[in-house]
Amino acid sequence: MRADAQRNRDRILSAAAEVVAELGAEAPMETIARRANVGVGTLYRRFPDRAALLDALAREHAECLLDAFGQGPRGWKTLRGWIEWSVEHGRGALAIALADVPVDDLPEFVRLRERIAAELDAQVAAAHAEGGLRAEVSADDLSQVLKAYSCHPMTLPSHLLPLLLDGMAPPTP
Amino acid sequence: MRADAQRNRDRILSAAAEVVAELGAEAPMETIARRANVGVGTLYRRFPDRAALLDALAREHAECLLDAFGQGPRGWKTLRGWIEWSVEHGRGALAIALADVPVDDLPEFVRLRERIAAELDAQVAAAHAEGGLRAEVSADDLSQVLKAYSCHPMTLPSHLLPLLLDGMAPPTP
DNA sequence: GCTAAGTGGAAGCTCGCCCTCCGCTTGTCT
DNA sequence: AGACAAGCGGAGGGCGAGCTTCCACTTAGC
Repeated sequence: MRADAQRNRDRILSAAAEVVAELGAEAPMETIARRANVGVGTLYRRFPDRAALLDALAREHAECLLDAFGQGPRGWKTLRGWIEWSVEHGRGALAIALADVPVDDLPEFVRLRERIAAELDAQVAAAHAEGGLRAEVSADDLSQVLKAYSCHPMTLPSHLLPLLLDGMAPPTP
Repeated sequence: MRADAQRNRDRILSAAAEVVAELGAEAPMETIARRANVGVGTLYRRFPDRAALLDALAREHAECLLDAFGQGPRGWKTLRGWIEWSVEHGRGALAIALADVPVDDLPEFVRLRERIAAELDAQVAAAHAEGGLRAEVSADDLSQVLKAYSCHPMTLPSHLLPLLLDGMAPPTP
């Protein structure tokens, strides 16, 4: 692969991560191309369609997203930290992982989803067990919160997230 | 106005309220028409464009939305009650009041927006003063929460709203 | 220098939605 | 009952946003 091609490929991937973080997983391809200072043609030669681009992004970001859980004990504290970190730093990757995009033949994508779902389940179970998280909050709810913040970032002010998370702790009457 | 025309007009308005509550203020006109068991033609004869329809809805629902504040004292308790009530029962009207729709020549619409904004400001000020609401939560934030729940109802599970509101009360360490 | 790889962006296409139009139906009045 | 204005439905033309292709031009690499 020629050096300039490689450079453009990288530029496209990071532009895509940015744009997806801002606009959600259905951001126009043209916006991504322009952000990368590249014509749409270039984008399409490198990634035959949106799904391929998202898959490449998943491959790129999966590790750092999952590493962010750290090695600490499972529980509400860790989980909460991860949620806040992800919304702050991992929006692009999350948007990809959680977007409503049909995905069956995109292996990396499927894997990322499964791993996130599994880890989320485990953390929620631990949080419930230790009593750090209200019983009425499910892993599904959290995944929807993550999705709302990452796929539709304009809909809720991000400084309200900590308050929502506060509200998820058991009431202290 | 002929009797059947009147009937259809009413059907359209309530279908619109439903659909807007479900899909947001940009719901396709055709969806509204179908829900009302009416052709698009009928819809358009009665309301020359989407703006006119929304304006009529605003006229229809403004009072009940504002009445829901009740006569009680201003403060967090009242405000919170209103927010929950509105999201539960007033989504259609709210979606209209808060949607990002240019609106300058739709008097009823403008009036509704202003009255809601004013009441919200007053309630938030009172809530801050009595110490029922964290200082970092502004009237704008609340209006954005209302908008998220009413204009994009699919993005957040509605049973999380009470938790978010819990989190808005001052922390009790 | 030569050439194959790479590039940008105009152009064509699809799709979803907006709104108009007109032949048919129906309420209303005599 | 009959006439006729009012009302109706939904096919269809138009439009804009976004996807994808294509090809004349540029450039890295030998």
